[in-house]
Amino acid sequence: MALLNDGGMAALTLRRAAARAGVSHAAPAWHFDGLPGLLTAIAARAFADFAGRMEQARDAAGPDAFQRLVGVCQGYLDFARINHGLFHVMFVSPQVNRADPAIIPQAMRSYMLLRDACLPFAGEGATEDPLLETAVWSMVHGYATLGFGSPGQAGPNPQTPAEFPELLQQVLKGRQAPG
Amino acid sequence: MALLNDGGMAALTLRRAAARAGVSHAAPAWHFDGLPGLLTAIAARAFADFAGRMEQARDAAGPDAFQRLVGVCQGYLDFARINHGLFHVMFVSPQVNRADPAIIPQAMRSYMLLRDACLPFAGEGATEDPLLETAVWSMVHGYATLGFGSPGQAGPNPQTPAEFPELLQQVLKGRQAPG
DNA sequence: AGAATTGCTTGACACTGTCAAGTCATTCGG
DNA sequence: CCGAATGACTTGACAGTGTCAAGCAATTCT
Repeated sequence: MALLNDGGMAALTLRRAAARAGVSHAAPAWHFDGLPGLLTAIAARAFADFAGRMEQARDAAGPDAFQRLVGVCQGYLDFARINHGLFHVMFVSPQVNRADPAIIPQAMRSYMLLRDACLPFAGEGATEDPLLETAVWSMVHGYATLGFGSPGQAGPNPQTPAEFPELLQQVLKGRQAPG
Repeated sequence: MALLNDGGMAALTLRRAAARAGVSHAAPAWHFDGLPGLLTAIAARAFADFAGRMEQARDAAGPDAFQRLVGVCQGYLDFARINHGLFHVMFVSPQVNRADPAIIPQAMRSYMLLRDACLPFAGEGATEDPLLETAVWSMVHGYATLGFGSPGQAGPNPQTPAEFPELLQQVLKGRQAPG
């Protein structure tokens, strides 16, 4: 994960990880059952950190429902910005097995966080609102991948997460949290 | 591009491209100035196809402003679904130089398509609405990357682009096209 | 005590991008 | 019309990659 963090995806190789751990070049391949296994293990840890960060940002946002949703999204965007390599492993790399039992619970936990933060804006007494969840999840994910990708990219290229709450209001327009 | 299309990112190598073209293994590296150059050239072509598809879907959608925006987005999503490899090169691969003069005009054209389709929903007489553009662009991009990534992924995992217009309405709520 | 399993190490293989040097046809200058 | 120079490669090599078979020492089980 350290390699990934300060050298990007290209810096993470089995052999470098082995060198860093002071073991033989083939040890990681055996331990993690190949590169896909290593990436899958990393993704599992990353999802846990990801959920943790969103939880923390939400709890620091106070009691207001909108502010809590903003917090979750800010946690999402901050994670993507700071841990670009991990974010790539989690959502992009075709080598990770996202059905792995080590990943599923953490990924579920992440999604449930967003889902619960959306709940106050669902219909009266509703226990879910798939449309709203998908809209918010898509928007925050798209914003993260567009804004924090390589520079020089066309499109809105939003580099100031400060504007995100306004985007969120765009989606929540006409909905109100109770209280 | 054919290699990319039916073998994914991993199938596209300079040497395989050379073999397919019937030239020596180092010819593509010379011609495109290395792998990043090849990927950049591919991205430029891909952006042109991308814009073309969105244009076509928009024009086939009739005169209604909302239907035209839906068309552009469907073009976007269809392209991402069908040309997964190209989509990855265009938006994800860190090796392409997205400031390349061959890419910029096509990427701009793509963004302008979406921007123009959003225009009828901006304020009366406005010539742009950055917030709306960013919201729609983020949402469609997030929807594409979440929904058409590897299967088994957590999250909404929307595989039916038919529901996208409803998401769009979510964002346009309260706005109306003139006429 | 002997056997099996675990957790590696060593060595090899095929494949990758890159680069220096060579080759050969075309084009250009005098 | 001939020599030089440029363009478009080819050939050969190199370091680095993931993967796999074989080996090997320590631990665990019977």
